[in-house]
Amino acid sequence: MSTTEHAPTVADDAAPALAADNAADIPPYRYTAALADTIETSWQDRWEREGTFNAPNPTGELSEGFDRVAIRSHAYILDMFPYPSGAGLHVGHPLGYIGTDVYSRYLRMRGENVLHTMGFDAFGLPAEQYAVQTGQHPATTTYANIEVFTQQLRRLGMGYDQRRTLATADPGFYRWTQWIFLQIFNAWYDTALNRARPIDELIAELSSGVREPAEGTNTFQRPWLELSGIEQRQVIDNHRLAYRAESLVNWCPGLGTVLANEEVTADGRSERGNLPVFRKPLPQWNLRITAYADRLIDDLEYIDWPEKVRTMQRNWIGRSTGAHIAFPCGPDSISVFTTRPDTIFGATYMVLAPEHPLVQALAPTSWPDGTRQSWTGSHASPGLAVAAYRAYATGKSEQDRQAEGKAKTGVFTGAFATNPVTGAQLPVFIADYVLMGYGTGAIMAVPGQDERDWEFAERFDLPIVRTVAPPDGFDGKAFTGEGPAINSAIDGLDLDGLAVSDAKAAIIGWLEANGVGTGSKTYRLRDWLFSRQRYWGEPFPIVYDETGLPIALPDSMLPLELPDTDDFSPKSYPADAVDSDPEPPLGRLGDWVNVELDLDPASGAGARSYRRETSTMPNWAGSCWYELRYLDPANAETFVDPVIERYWMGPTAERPLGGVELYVGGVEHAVLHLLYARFWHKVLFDLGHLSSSEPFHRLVNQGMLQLPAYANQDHFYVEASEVVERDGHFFHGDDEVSQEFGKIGKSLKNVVTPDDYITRFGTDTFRLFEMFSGPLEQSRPWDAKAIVGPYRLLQRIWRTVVDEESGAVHVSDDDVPEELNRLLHKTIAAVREGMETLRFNTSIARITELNNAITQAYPRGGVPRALAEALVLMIAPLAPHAGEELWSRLGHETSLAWVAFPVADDDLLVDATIEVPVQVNGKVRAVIDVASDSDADALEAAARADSRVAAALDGRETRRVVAVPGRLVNFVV
RNA sequence: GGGGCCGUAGCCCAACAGGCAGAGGCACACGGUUUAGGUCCGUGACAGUGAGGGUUCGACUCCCUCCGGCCCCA
Repeated sequence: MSTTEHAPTVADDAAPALAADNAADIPPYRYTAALADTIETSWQDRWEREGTFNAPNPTGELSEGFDRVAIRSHAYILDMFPYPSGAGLHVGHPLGYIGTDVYSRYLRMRGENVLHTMGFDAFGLPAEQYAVQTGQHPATTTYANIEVFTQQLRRLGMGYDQRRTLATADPGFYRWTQWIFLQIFNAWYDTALNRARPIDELIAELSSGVREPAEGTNTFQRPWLELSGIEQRQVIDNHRLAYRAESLVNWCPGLGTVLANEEVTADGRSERGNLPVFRKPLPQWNLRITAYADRLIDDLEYIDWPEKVRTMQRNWIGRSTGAHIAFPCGPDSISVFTTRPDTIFGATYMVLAPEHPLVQALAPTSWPDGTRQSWTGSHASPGLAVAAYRAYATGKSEQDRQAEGKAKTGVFTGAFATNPVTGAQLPVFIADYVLMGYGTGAIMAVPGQDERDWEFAERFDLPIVRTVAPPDGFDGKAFTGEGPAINSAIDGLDLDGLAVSDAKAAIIGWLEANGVGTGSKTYRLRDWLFSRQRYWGEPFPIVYDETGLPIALPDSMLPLELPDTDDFSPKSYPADAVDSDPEPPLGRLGDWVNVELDLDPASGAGARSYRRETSTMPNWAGSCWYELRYLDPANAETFVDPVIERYWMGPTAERPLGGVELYVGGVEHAVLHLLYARFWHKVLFDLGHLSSSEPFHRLVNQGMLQLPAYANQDHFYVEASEVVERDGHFFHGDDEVSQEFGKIGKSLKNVVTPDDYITRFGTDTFRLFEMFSGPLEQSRPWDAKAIVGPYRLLQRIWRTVVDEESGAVHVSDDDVPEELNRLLHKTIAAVREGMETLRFNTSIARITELNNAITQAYPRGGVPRALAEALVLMIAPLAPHAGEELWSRLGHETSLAWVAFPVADDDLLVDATIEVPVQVNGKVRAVIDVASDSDADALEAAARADSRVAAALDGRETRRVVAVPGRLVNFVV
């Protein structure tokens, strides 16, 4: 039978290993999965027992052993910590974790004090939903899952400082999450100093009269000093970085909670659960992240992140520079906001939203002479036309009004406004494509540079003036791209030739100087909606008194523990229940909500009645600062000792704003988590708690593993592990199915866990395989068949040190031969390079190459010890258990984790002679051996002396000779 | 629709700052070991870099257009 059955399953992938293990004649001391398992368990025990990866702090509880590392430089390597979901880890999770572990182990061997640990993002919707599904308390399931994850991570051989692990749901952790929230609550943003300051300083300045309340914060129309106590509290509350506001929020009845804008998809559904979301006005907590918009953009310049992620953050914040400009119109003035003030010379008409309050006042009683019929909507007077159009527009939704490609409608108001720059008279229209809710509800229409304005101008036969020169060959209509300004000059103002951004700056300067406009920046970013009507989150350390205004709990009352209850499910509604209201689970706990507290015993005022906040914080809260708590996890006095924070995260020449040396995680957190965490970090920096102003200096996004998934003819996915391959076709039972590669997950039914592979091949093989198949940052298909490659590599390295028949170490004390020594040092240099650039695949390739050379030179043992030991040390960060075991068998009593990584001898990296290709007209004609330090003249002479080259040149005149020392010679004839 | 990333042997991937397209692995073929299969050891074949154009003495690498895949935004 030529039919081969191939099932792409774990069991099948493991077949070679099982066969090897089961075969009667395999040598007794071969490196097999069974041996690997013994070694791995034993070393994991020993590392744990000896605290091998404990990173001493410079001070405090974890400072034991710091003397030993005080002279070392130090590095803080961080992973995005996982949600401990019920499903456990799949093979995609560990990619980044293994990468940081290898890098951390390498850095430690290179001579640094390395902090690398792991914790759990334990609060939030995923954990709660899992708990609700299983009917168990979220704490029960969460901590059970954490235990599973911990065991899986241990089995992966992670070199974590286990003293530093944490879970955001631990009261000892969220005590400080609550404390940080109160720091934010008790702070305001001083726009003059461009930093957050304690709220007490604001109160003092207001009371002493040196400061007025910020614009928009005092709604009482009376000076601060004349306000009542309650009114003053409200004004203060309006300044806070954490504030309550009744605003349009995203209410998701199906989830029973409100969501941040970031958690709502473009088509108005919840990112988690894909349920409908409705805009609804509700009082909610917000964090004033918009105060930091400029710094969150500007500081991106100083951190080492993928350009892609920085661009995503910039776009999310969406800063645009524009101007408010006043257009006189009779006795009134129409204020417009535009992001393109540079195009004002091209403004040929104006448009107000139909609902704009000025519309009625502007419209004259009769049409001006010469008004075109098409502008009037066939109405007898402007008043009638406006009224009719307003009635028409009212019946349409915002989306309909904004829809692209829709024929533009509108009507002339009969009024004219004056372009404040050119003095031109501009007809004023109303049209539904301008919305009252955006900007000022009025625009200056510039058809030359705006597509919608162009359509409207064509429809109503309005003039079009280009003020930005399109590129040659541009045959479109409106031109919205970059180009030099044209047609934009009057006496005292000449924009012509300027690029858009320069033209903007120039016109804003002119507008401000002439008192007709002001430059302003706008942002897409909105304040962060921070409360959730859920159970499984941090309670707000906030109570309300009889005024309904919020009061912070004193520090002595933290943590405010999440009350225990069986009734933790959110009250959710049918997904389309628009008129429902959120009902937080904590609100049902009357005894907890209504309390008698003495918030300030020192005052002697005694206890009073309060009502607690019943919302909880969103699941992002803990991940906004967990990297700081790892530094000083047990500190009961403060969230992190400043000395310790400065040591691990403080600014340096390489990291001007400080932050962790390396942060690895998925690109899906490019906007939300990374933006929120930066925001909290900056608040804490402003308030003087941190020396670093950015949390994560270098960011790397690990790639995504794509696993085979199989769909049947009806396009339903079938369980990948049940699919069988026959003659190049795939079958699920008797049905032929088609193979594709996709993101690991339940929906594709292609989840594969690391545990199966570890059982079949061992952890070290699994680690090597994950690191070997490609660069850390690259997404790639997971082709499990290839895992035997790394397995064989470890067997061969093992055999280099250990005799498979006797189990004895069979290295020699011989010197390393010249050739092999050169190869060794070239390998060391290349392996280091790969480690430092996180391209572990190249390091592994070079180690393999070296071991192949060793195997050939010493087929029956006797490898010089120096060579064997260097080999073991180089593989150790990647395959730490095998590395430790071989190191130990080579006679070393202590762990190699702190042993110096091999150093390349530069003198051995260059060979005495090198091969250099000789080209004639770009085609290789010969390869010559020359001294490696030959200069261009020597190269050319040597090339000409070669008979093949001479024949190829054949007396022809060389027009040019390109000789690059160390590279090549090229004759151009 | 806008922006970004990526296309190199059958497959995963290398190739410093433009300089001989190949480091490593999988799969395959052949030879050795073996009673045999497997294991193990060794040897080998396979691409001209998605397509087209440009710059250059020389392009996987830089520029332009197109095709295909993925991601982000709308």
